[in-house]
Formats: sequence, structure tokens, C-alpha cells
Amino acid sequence: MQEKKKIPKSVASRLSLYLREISRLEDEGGDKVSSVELGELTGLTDAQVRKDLSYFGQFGTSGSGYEILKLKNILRDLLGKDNIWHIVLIGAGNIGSALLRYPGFKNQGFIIKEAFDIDQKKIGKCYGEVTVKDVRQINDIEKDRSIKIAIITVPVDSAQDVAEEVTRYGIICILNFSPVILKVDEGVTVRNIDLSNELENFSFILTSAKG
Amino acid sequence: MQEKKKIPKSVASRLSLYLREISRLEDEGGDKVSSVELGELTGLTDAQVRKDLSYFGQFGTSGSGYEILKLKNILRDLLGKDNIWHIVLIGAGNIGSALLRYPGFKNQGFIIKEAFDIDQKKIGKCYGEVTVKDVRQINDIEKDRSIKIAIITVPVDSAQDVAEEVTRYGIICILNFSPVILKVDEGVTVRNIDLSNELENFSFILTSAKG
DNA sequence: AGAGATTTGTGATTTTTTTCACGAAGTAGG
DNA sequence: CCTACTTCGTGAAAAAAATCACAAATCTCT
Ligand SMILES: NC(=O)c1ccc[n+]([C@@H]2O[C@H](COP(=O)([O-])OP(=O)(O)OC[C@H]3O[C@@H](n4cnc5c(N)ncnc54)[C@H](O)[C@@H]3O)[C@@H](O)[C@H]2O)c1
Ligand SMILES: NC(=O)c1ccc[n+]([C@@H]2O[C@H](COP(=O)([O-])OP(=O)(O)OC[C@H]3O[C@@H](n4cnc5c(N)ncnc54)[C@H](O)[C@@H]3O)[C@@H](O)[C@H]2O)c1
Repeated sequence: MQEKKKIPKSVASRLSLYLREISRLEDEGGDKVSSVELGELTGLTDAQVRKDLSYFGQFGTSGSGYEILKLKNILRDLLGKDNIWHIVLIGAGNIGSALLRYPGFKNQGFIIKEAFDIDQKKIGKCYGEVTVKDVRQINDIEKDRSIKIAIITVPVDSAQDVAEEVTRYGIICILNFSPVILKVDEGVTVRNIDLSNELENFSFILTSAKG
Repeated sequence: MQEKKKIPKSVASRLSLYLREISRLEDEGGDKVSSVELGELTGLTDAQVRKDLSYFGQFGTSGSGYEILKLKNILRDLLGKDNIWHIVLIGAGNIGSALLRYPGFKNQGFIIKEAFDIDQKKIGKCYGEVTVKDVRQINDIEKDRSIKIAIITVPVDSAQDVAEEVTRYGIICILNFSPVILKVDEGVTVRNIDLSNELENFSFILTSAKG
């Protein structure tokens, strides 16, 4: 009954990184890892690694570090890696079809179960293991209550509409590739992938460096 | 000679967002915008909008807001939008080719000028306006000193090698899609797009909600 | 078993980022 | 020109995040 200190956002967003590197170490046959080593792998300081992990309990061993298997299981637990997560993707264009073809998601427990498009030329096509359906059938996802995550890869003008629709049908997490801030109900989490934004960050750096 | 207060990282990363929404407003024929309105469009508070912009001077008008054209020009200046930025992409696979085909970058002054791959099946192919070259010719980019930005879309095992190579040839900004933390020299900026990470963030949220 | 080295876990501190809150400046309408 | 309203710019305060630094725990070696 002591599990209730709130986890800072910043910490939560790094768990995935820890798990990735821990898994890599495990694959290489390691069985112990120190906060210094894990810090090097993740690009963080050792202190930050320790502090982050300490939010979830004490499972390191002074003088020797963290047991890889144990740490992996804790992180897997936190991240819900024993579940399979079902995803719907809307917009099977350039980016959308690249995502559909990527086998890596499935290996990590993320299955894109449905894909929708508005374009007759896309509908019926099969990418990876998914056949693209007509977006007018999108309420299909309501029947399958297991789909809580949507990936939106439609053009910017349609993104808000699509977001409203999928949230109506039970989606509460949205990964949005369109360059627009989606207005969603409370309780819905949106993460934006904004590639132009990233590039403009570079041009800002390059421009101010010249100053 | 007073231009020297340091701009916080967090502020810099939002400039692009402001410019995007300001440009949208301009397209719609607007000529003034308040911090409240801009806050709504960007998903930020009005106070934050004002504070962010205030790092660059005072160009709002009390009682009426910001002049869109003026604000746009300031942001364009800061972000170096009067330059054309040249980019090299390495790895013309799923994601890489989706990026090559995207016309949006060019419209925003980002030109993917060269693309390289190691696979004979990819070499010689043309995506968008770029023809994929053999990665063994990658030092071509050294001749073209205008290329400072690289997009890395190779498999995880090659990413570190590619990063080392491109930085040797003058790249100082890297947009990395591979799920690995790149070790680069000081002075090189890396931004990671880690889609599995984003999805795991969702599964963390969904898992802890159930808790 | 003891000495010396390593590494954790965490309060305290510092830094960074966001929010608050209000005076000053400007607008609008008579 | 006066009153009522709007909106900016910004110090001050609060909140969030990162870093420091060290006691305590454990390990290794002899
Ligand atoms: N491709 C990139 O490299 C890239 C880079 C940055 C941003 N983006 C953004 O990502 C989004 C997708 O880009 P893209 O290049 O894949 O575009 P795209 O045009 O190739 O694909 C968009 C797909 O969405 C479909 N669509 C349109 N309206 C729809 C609707 N209402 N319901 C369902 N499907 C609909 C279209 O038929 C098309 O297949 C865009 O918002 C774009 O701005 C893409
Ligand atoms: N596609 C996705 O949706 C997705 C999602 C998450 C992460 N990623 C990551 O993005 C990266 C690319 O993914 P993808 O799906 O496009 O992979 P992909 O296999 O389709 O493409 C990779 C390309 O890189 C080329 N390549 C390999 N080694 C190279 C080298 N040394 N130099 C030059 N080219 C080389 C390959 O020939 C191939 O064309 C991977 O690291 C992947 O983990 C992709």
C-alpha cells in the first residue's frame, strides 16, 4: 500500500530507454549493470539513473549494481510489456505505410490491428500484415474495445477531425504526425511527432551559431 | 550589442510552433494576434507565449496584441528561414524513402540533397527528387560544405558508424530514427525520433491507469 | 575477518521551466 | 479627454527537473 508517490513525467519518459538498453545488455549475456554504465548507454548521468529507478523501489545492490534480469522485469512490468497493445492507424500514405511495414512494433508487443484511409487507391491494399479499410468503417474499432492507441498520419487538414472521431470510439492515446496541435478531451494523451519542428530546431541552432 | 541573453532550450524548441501557427493565421488573412489566441493554437498558456516572445524583444502592442506580419518576420529570422538548408539522408528504406517523398520539407526550405544506401537494390532509385547513391560515396558530402544536417534512417546496428562518418564529413546536426543513443563529438547536436519509445509511453500510461 | 574499493539510495542544493499577478501601455467609444 | 476595457511585459513565486555529495551497504582480495 506504499506504491503511490507520483512519477514525474520526465522519469516516465525515460523508462523505455532504460528497458531498451537493459534488454540489449541481457542479449549480450550481461547479468549486472551499474548506474554509471547504464548512464553511458542512455546518455544520462549516473545520478539521474539512480534517482529515476529509485521512484520504483530499491533493487540495486551497493558495491555491485543492478541485476539485469530483475531490473528488466521491473521495467517490463511498469511499461506493461506483458500485454499486447492494439493500435489503429489512420492515413496509409508515405509515413503511414512505412509504419505499417515496420516489423519492429510487433516484436515489442504493439500490433497495428486496423488501418484506414479515405482514398480508394489505398483501400484494400495490404502493408505488412494489415489491409487498409475504408475510413467510413472506422467505427469498427469501437467494437474492439482493446484498441486504445491511434496513430494519425493523415494530412494536416483532416487530423483534427480524425482525432475527434477516434476518441469518440474509445481511443485515449494518440501519436500524431500532423503538424497541428490536436484539441482533445481531458483524459486523452497526445504525443506529437513534428519533423519540420525538429529540422527548424536545427536551423535555429545553425543560425544562432553564425550570429 | 545587447543581443546576448541566453535563450532557454525550452523556449527555442517552441519557436517553430509559433511560426507555424502565425503563418497559418496569416494565410487566413489575419493581421493581429493576442497571446491568448496564440496560446490556444499552440496548446500553451498566454503567459508562456508572452514570456517566450519577450526573450527576443518587445514587439507586441498593449491592448491589441502582436502584429502577425512583424511577428512572423522575427520568427523567420530567428529560425533562419531565409536560408535554404541542405540535408543528407542515409538509409533509403521504409522511413527514409517516406521522408524523401515528402514535399513539405522543400516548401519549408529544407532540401534533402543527397541520399545514400548500402543496398544495391536501393542504389540508383529515385524518390521525390533525389537519386539514391552508394554509401561508399558518402564523402561526396564533404565537398558540399553547405550540408550540415543529416537524417539517419539505417538499422540500429549501423547507426553509430554512420553517425561517425557523417560527422567526419562536416555534419553537425543529426536527426536520428534508430533506437540507439549516438555517441558524437561535442558540438554535434542529435535529436532522436524514437517511435517505440513513444508507444511505450502510452503503454506506461495505460498500465498505470489500470494499476 | 578486516581494509579498501565500489556503488547504491537519497536528502539537500541548484538549475531550469512554468505560472502568477499586476503596473503600464494601448484601444475604443462616446 | 475621460472611462472602461484589453493586452503586453516582466519581476517574483512556484513547480519541476537535474545535479551534488555522502552515509551506508556490499563487494573483493588477501
Ligand atoms: N512524409 C513525411 O516525411 C512527413 C514529414 C513531416 C510531416 N508529415 C506529416 O505527416 C502526415 C502524413 O504525411 P504523408 O507524407 O504520409 O502524407 P500522404 O499524403 O502520403 O498520406 C496521407 C494519407 O492520408 C489519407 N487521408 C486523407 N484524409 C483522410 C481522412 N480524412 N481519413 C483517412 N485517411 C485520409 C490520404 O488518402 C493519404 O493516403 C501529414 O500531416 C504530413 O504533414 C509527413
Ligand atoms: N519504419 C518504421 O516505422 C520505424 C519505426 C521505428 C523505428 N524505426 C527505425 O528506423 C530505422 C530505419 O527503419 P526502416 O523501417 O526504414 O528500415 P529499413 O530496413 O526499411 O531501411 C533501412 C535502410 O538502410 C539501409 N542501410 C543499412 N545499412 C546501411 C549503411 N551502413 N549505410 C547506408 N544504408 C544502410 C538498408 O539497405 C535499408 O535500405 C531503423 O533503425 C528502425 O529501427 C523505423
